[in-house]
Amino acid sequence: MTTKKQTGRRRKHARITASDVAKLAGVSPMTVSRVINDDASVRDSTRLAVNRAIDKLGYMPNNAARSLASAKHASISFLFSDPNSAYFSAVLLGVLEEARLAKSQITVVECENAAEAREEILRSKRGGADGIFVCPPLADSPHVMDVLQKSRTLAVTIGPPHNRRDISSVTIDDRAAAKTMTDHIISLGHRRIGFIKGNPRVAASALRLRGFRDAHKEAGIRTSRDLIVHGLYTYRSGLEAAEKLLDRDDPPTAIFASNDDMAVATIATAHRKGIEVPAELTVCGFDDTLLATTIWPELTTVRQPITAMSHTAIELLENNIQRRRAGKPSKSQHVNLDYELVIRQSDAPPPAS
Amino acid sequence: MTTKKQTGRRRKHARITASDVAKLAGVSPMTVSRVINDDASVRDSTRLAVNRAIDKLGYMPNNAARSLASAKHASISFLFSDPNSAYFSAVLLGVLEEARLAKSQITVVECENAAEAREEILRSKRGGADGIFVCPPLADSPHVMDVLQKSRTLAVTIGPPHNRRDISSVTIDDRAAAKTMTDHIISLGHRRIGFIKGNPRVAASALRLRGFRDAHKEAGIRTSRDLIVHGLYTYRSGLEAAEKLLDRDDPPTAIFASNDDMAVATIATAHRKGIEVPAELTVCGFDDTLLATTIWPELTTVRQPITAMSHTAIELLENNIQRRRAGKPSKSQHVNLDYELVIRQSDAPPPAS
DNA sequence: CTGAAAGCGCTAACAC
DNA sequence: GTGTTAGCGCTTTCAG
Repeated sequence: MTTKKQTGRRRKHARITASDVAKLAGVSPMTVSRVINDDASVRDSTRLAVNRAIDKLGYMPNNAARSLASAKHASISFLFSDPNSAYFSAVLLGVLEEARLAKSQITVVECENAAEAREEILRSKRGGADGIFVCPPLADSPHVMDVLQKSRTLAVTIGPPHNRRDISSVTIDDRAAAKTMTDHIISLGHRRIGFIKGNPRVAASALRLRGFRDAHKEAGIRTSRDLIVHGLYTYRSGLEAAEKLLDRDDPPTAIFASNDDMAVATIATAHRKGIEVPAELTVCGFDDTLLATTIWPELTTVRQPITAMSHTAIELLENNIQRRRAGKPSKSQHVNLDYELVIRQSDAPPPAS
Repeated sequence: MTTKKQTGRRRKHARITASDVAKLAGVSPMTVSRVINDDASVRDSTRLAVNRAIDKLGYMPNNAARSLASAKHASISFLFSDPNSAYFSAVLLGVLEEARLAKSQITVVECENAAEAREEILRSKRGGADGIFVCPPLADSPHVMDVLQKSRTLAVTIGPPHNRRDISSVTIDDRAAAKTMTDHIISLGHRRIGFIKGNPRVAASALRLRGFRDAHKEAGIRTSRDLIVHGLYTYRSGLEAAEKLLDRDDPPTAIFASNDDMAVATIATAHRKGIEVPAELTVCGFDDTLLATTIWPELTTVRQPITAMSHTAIELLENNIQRRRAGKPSKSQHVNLDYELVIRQSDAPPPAS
């Protein structure tokens, strides 16, 4: 009798593997693989036998082994910096959903600023990330984009377009969208329209303001500098901005806030001052997050297809990851999605004065 | 010359592996492994050489291979049913953060109801999930808990305690917390206190109401049935509840809402009616989500350590997964975390009448 | 429709 | 401190 030398690892507690299932079902492991992957070319009776064995043994496939053998699943880092918004939640959920379908692994990391983002990008790569999803406002930082480019990292952004041709993006036309909303407000008869700006560090903010101005110019209405006030996309900043606007001697008859959070804050402020919305004041938002329908009156807003954008962005990234794995040159892609004006209950013609 | 038979797979496009790095650095792949894992026992000069080779080649480790070889990382399903709350966002972020640190893989799945959750639990197991995190309100469904128990799934919940001894949980004492808050309101001098209930399908709701009652009983104050109104934890439901409370002939001088979202809605409603908070009305919430400090006045609320709870829950799950993998019996654990009264600016003594 | 062989890229265990 | 060997559990490729 030969004594086998014990090298390599010792199996401690038999984990149930595809081989165990195969043995019990009287087939090869390969057939088990076909069954759990819903491969068509398996006879029904065989499939049944395998499934029976799976249930009997309580077999659970090992995902790591599957990924390793098939080399199909991507690992993606999701970098963000501002968790405190309805927009962010929607993006995150969209990304996670798409990742689940493609069995990509998402690592979610908060980066307080561009410097941290830089570290994280490098760490992610060293940690084996195939690509990086950059959520606004990080995507608006030239510094972050530089790091991405220089490190030749596969990446994708969502939000307004950028001019880094080798980083993919999913965009909407913020400027046109803001113009459309403003056109609508003007068509209602409003002439004194207040605007609450978004965080100046976010690229979309300036674009939305431009759209607001475009509409005025086209309609031949002067935009009063005093009616355009500072905001940061937060509820709190919306409270302050609305206060400023409504405390004027000649308050606007409509307020267009750069996002839903601030629009909701504007409604709260108006109510506080005894101003009815929309009878005495029209309030419109931007994004169409869950917030928009959770308040009363429901918000008239610009629908940004956040979920679709997130899905598309992850798809683009996954495509590029596969391309790179196959040795093909990865080409960045840029897709623009349509926004939509969603008219609900927070807008009306101005009160007859 | 012998012709090698081409079996097994053909390497299509040389991916850079630890062996490549090893070759370039003049060491063994094992040493590369030690370096990327920050193993202490590597000479500095060796480490340097390896790192140089890594940078030169742009080497990125393959996570699937690492997981497979080390069998250390867990894959966990995160099941939820109600994405529309500040509480949910906080939980999700907490879970993802902890998972990142432990390199666990999280699959996030929305389940509209208990039936879907059942399917998803089964699907998750078939898909190789090692454990399941159940987020309220799903964790409050007896049906869901049954499925978990019967399928002998490793799982953890957060929220109020449950009596499934084989499913781990991280809890807080909702009843005591609500009592503490109510005690505080009473100590301020309030005697007519309104209460906005939470979603009746959520276990915490009844407990919070009980705590509210406990405090009244102890103080010898009768709780008027009319001051306890229906709510669903949503902003909108808070609007309606507050309306009902404040429209009474004898409105309460304080309102305790079962969560922050409804408390914020209550403040908005009060302001709308020209009622100052806190001068004329005290408003308190529960949870201490980001919302609480994002509004004005900042909310006095019960701080539920959501992040810590999420972290702990994932840790418990990971422990059990390792235990099970090692063949040891997995034992469910139950840890209770402390809540905290956070007094900010939305509470004050009742106005002198 | 099913099986056999090879090996994905890494790390555990042990040897030196 | 570093190398050797075996193998994690699955799927690819090709043969039948």
